Amino acid sequence: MTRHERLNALLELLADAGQLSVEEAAARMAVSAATIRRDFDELAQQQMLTRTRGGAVANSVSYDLPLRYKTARHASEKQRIAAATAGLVPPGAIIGLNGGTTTTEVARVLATRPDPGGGRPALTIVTNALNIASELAVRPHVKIVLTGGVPRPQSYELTGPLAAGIFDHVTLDIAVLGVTGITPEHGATCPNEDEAAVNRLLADRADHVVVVADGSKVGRRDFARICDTTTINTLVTDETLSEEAAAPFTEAGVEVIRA
Amino acid sequence: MTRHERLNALLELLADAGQLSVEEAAARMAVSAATIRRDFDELAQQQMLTRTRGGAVANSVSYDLPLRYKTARHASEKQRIAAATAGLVPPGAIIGLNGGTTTTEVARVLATRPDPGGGRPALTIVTNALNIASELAVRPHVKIVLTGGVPRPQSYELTGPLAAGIFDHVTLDIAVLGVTGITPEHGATCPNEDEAAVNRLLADRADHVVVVADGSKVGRRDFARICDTTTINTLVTDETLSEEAAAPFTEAGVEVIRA
DNA sequence: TAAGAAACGAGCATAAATGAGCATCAAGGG
DNA sequence: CCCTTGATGCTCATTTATGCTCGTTTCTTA
Repeated sequence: MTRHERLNALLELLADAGQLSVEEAAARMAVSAATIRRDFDELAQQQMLTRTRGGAVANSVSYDLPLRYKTARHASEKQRIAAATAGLVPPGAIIGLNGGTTTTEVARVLATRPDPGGGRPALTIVTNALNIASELAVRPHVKIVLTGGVPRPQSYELTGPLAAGIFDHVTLDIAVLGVTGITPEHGATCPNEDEAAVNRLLADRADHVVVVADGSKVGRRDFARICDTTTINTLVTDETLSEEAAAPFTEAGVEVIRA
Repeated sequence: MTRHERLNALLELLADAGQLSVEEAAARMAVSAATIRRDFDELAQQQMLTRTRGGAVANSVSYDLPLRYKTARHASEKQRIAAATAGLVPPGAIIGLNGGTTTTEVARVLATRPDPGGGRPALTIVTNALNIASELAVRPHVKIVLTGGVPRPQSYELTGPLAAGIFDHVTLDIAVLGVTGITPEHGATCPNEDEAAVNRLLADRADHVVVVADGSKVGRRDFARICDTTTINTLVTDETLSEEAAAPFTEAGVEVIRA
């Protein structure tokens, strides 16, 4: 394991547990305690953690553990959802994407799809997700428009009035929203009210609203409401969602796609 | 396999795995480790990857590596320039940064500097550089404000009317501008007129304008003008700039710091 | 409060990685 | 045919990362 990998692994462990002792870290990484101390000192210098006697504590409690676990667990479902969602997007469309692991996967699928030619960008993607913009900035046949704003470390989404301001100036063909919860009664929800506000604007500006959510999120609700079920045109989810659970959405006029 | 093919293959492997060791790359490409090091160095120069001891890591933000440790390379000219520039920034300041390798280095130095405490963000950074925002989003002690706009693949800078619109809403204590050329007659210049326009707004909104440029850029001029020499308060450069070359700037009222 | 234990930092030795310099090789042009 | 140019591989001095030892600091608890 290289030094670089080890430092990242230490941060991972720290994000999970919130704290980490020198001894435990040394055992996990199979290096001496002296090395771990040097690592902790360097990461402390970079403000990534705070040194304590005998160990270190996480500096920002910000890493969304459940999110990351689900990423690993539902990877293939996410990719099938992403592929199905990309299938809804015609060439040349203007598409809005918010942040999240599923929408990032959608962005990857869209970016790698063949260029229909004709000189114009094959696709315009409007997003408030920093990671999506970074990843797609180098793709030549996709035009990226990033909202401004302040990034939340937890999700890499830009929020705030500066993010909202952009939506006075654009319209979208399709908005693809990743959410952490969706129910027939409460509609789409996410954990943060600032993100919800920006996501709502994405939905408002779009002709067609697509919500992507793996089966574990359907029936859950989170703190901040993004939009009502009646606003949603399509829900793309996976086969872990039962027919019965899908029925209320269909009745509310939402097309449900189980990839 | 040509050199060009090999560089692309390296980036491909890196995109897949997120990291790559010199040894493994040498084996896969059937070339010596020395060649791989040269390749990595060149790609690192182009911001396509980040060099680590023993290998390299991909340069894109990803949910798979939510906490990214950045290697602090050692005293190069850029880093001395960056350190000197960071010394000009008082705690709690609101600072504007444009894109470029030197300003990215300034951002790193600012992000790792010790927290003065007191609860408020130690620093607010307003930038149109996607890579700086990505890298600093996880730093808890720095508030990042990103302009909106369309990223240019070459520089990761956001440009266009959406980027410009932000500057109606903010003011800055200090603007730090990386440029590709600066002369006493023509002022600061860069290769792209859209970037120049956004950079000019950064300078306009700031009380104090600092231009960072290594010695090779002083005396050069590029296509698009950012601002006049009279607008510039401070030029931070390195010791490769002769006293004689610095004199015209001093006479024009620019404080020249040779780090 | 004081003794013992744990953690720490500094210094040193070793091994790996690196960068610089040099020789070789292939491609292309006069 | 020879020369130039650029890429590559090799060697060696230097830098960097690591583990160990030892004296010092800090915490625990009697």
